[in-house]
Amino acid sequence: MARRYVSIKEVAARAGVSFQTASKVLNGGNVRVSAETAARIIAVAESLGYRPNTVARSLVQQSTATIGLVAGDITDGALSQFVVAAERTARGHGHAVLVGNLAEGGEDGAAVVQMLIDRRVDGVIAAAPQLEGDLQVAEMLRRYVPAVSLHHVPGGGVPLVGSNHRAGARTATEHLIQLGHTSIGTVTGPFRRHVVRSRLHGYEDALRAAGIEPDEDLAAEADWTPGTAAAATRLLLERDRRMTAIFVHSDAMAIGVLSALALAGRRVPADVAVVSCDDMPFAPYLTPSLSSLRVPFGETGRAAVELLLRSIAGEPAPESTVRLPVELIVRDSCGGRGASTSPPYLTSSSASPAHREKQKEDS
Amino acid sequence: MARRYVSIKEVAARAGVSFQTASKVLNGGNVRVSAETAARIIAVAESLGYRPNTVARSLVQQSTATIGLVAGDITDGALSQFVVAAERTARGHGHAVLVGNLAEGGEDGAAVVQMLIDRRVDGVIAAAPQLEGDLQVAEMLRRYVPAVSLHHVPGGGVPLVGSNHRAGARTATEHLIQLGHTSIGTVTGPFRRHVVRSRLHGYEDALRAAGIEPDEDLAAEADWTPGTAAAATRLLLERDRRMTAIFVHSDAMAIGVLSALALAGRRVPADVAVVSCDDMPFAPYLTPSLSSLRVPFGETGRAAVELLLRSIAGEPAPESTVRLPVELIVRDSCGGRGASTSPPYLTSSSASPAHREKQKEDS
DNA sequence: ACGGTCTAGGCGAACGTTCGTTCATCAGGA
DNA sequence: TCCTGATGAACGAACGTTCGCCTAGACCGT
Repeated sequence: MARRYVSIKEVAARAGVSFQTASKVLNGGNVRVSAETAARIIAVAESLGYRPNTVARSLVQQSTATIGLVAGDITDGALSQFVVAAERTARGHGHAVLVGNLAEGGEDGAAVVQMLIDRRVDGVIAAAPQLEGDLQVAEMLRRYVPAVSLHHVPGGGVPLVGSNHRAGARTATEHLIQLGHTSIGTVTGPFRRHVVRSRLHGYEDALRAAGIEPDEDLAAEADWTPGTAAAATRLLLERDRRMTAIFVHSDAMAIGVLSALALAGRRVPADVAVVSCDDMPFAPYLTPSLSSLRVPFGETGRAAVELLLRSIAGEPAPESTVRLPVELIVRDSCGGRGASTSPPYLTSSSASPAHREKQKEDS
Repeated sequence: MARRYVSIKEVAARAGVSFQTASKVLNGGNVRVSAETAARIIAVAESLGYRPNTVARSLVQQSTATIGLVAGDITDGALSQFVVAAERTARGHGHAVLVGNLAEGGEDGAAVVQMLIDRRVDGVIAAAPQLEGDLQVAEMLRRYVPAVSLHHVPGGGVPLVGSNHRAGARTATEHLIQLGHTSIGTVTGPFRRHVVRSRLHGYEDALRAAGIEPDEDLAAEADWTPGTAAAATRLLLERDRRMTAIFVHSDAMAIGVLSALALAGRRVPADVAVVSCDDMPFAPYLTPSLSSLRVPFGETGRAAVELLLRSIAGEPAPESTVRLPVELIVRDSCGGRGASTSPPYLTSSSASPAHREKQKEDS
């Protein structure tokens, strides 16, 4: 247990120079020091295991090289992909990431942001739809620290990064329409969420473009969990027996939707076609394999951090939302690949798994 | 854009006292200052929006009230549950959490830990099985900073927190045996992982206790992804047509296993019973609903942080691993609830979904 | 009138850096 | 010989705190 940090003064003393000189050699840039002296200092530093104290450095430089990340539910695969990518890019740029996970409802949003500000993070990334309506948090992000947000911030003033959910939803719905469906339901996230409304708009756009008038009864709200999604599905089935397709707002919910359909004796895609959003890694392996909109969470995380770092560096933020493209991945659950009218497990749907498998951390 | 922090000196000046006195009032404990003076200082501080600079505080106190978390794949639901709980507990104790997400293979382990140490975190939590064999990281955790680990650390010296995977696997396997299965396969994580070996031992314990000699051919390795798990399942099916049950090492992999079984025309649980590990939120909603060992990831995160904080405070660490209990949740996939010989979606398996649904952050 | 004891608050130092300025030495040119 | 300019390195100040010791004055008892 060494557990004591060696300071630059000790290095300097052992090298026979002033600590400031050592500082210049070790951490500063190009300074006028003789080659031998520099070499000596470096040698001593190495032998002593010197590591600059970033805390002290932060104090004088008035910058911590740290960004704060206030996160909603990381447990959600989508957000976690975002977070991982964000942290890695930040680290790639020499920045560390301080995270705060909100309580379930996000009621501690202001406290979390305050804690990040108190720790003098150089900027904050907000990735928590729960905070969409939080005026206090919005004000903090606007005034006290450079910020980038993944979700809508009331009052604006904070650059946004995200995907074009409206376009994505439209694409998904159009695909179902092309397959001949005319009674298309949707299982959504909470209506009050921006993403959800965008997707509903995209869904309606597609329907109207095809001359189908959207029916309120065909939209059922859930809360992103499989359980509520299953309940929403049952509701849809009760309301309209003729419904032959469902557009689901997340893969996790799609699991619940598939479950409810199975329990109701509806075959997928023969009786009901399903398209979802997120394209989580498990999507190809559900039964039937799940068609889904691929949302570039990793890309988004990277983009958010890069935007934030530029903003910290003083570059003006873009006035409009940075939008990343989504892409529809067609698999069996929508029947768009010409598979199955028979139950999926009797189909030798060769193409479904195995492709695009991410070689995972082999933990 | 205010974006300039007010220091205690400004507060003190406006209140007409020395900054040290202001410090005592605002941040120190019980000091001898008259009530009026104190009130005045506090009033000024509030009106100016003073917030103590934690960076400066850290410098003098030689403690950052921050813990580092080196994480393997957060994208994995299990780990993310752990991380969220850990961060929340840490925050509850006034500590912030700095995260570092390893690269896929964990090859940047030392770099990540070094980065945390450079930032002078008070302690480190290692939650990355990829690092199990990393001697360099092990040495760092042992010498430079108080640490707690979720995974085995070569050479020891770092307190461990985790679940009793061997006992859990034994329980799961015993359950399958009780249901009458005698040819029980297993789809595992990478063999070189400690957890995996523990679970294999538990699995073999149960078999031997029932007088069944474990068969190497019945253990197929995967890498925690549904894709490799599906492949492993196909392998098992080829090797032994009589196999009637599979013990899977994670719910994510179970998705792949179910997929492969469906494609092979085997019904679950009628032809093959499946029990898995993790009990992720989606487990009740797979078709059929998945029996799984509930592993207390949240509890583990909390325990890890509490142990670490005690260790930081100077308490001696426990010499043995802190072990949290796992619990078998029986659902339809193992047939242990007396459900279905018919395909699951024809069964009105009423009990499966809806119970124990965590009301999720309604993001 | 004098010493002692509180009380309220001041003050210096330290934490480990960075940054800009100053200083000493030396060589070369006039 | 003296001045000039490099060159190499030292030095002081500052960043915003905490911590412990010091002190001015008030009050008290004798």
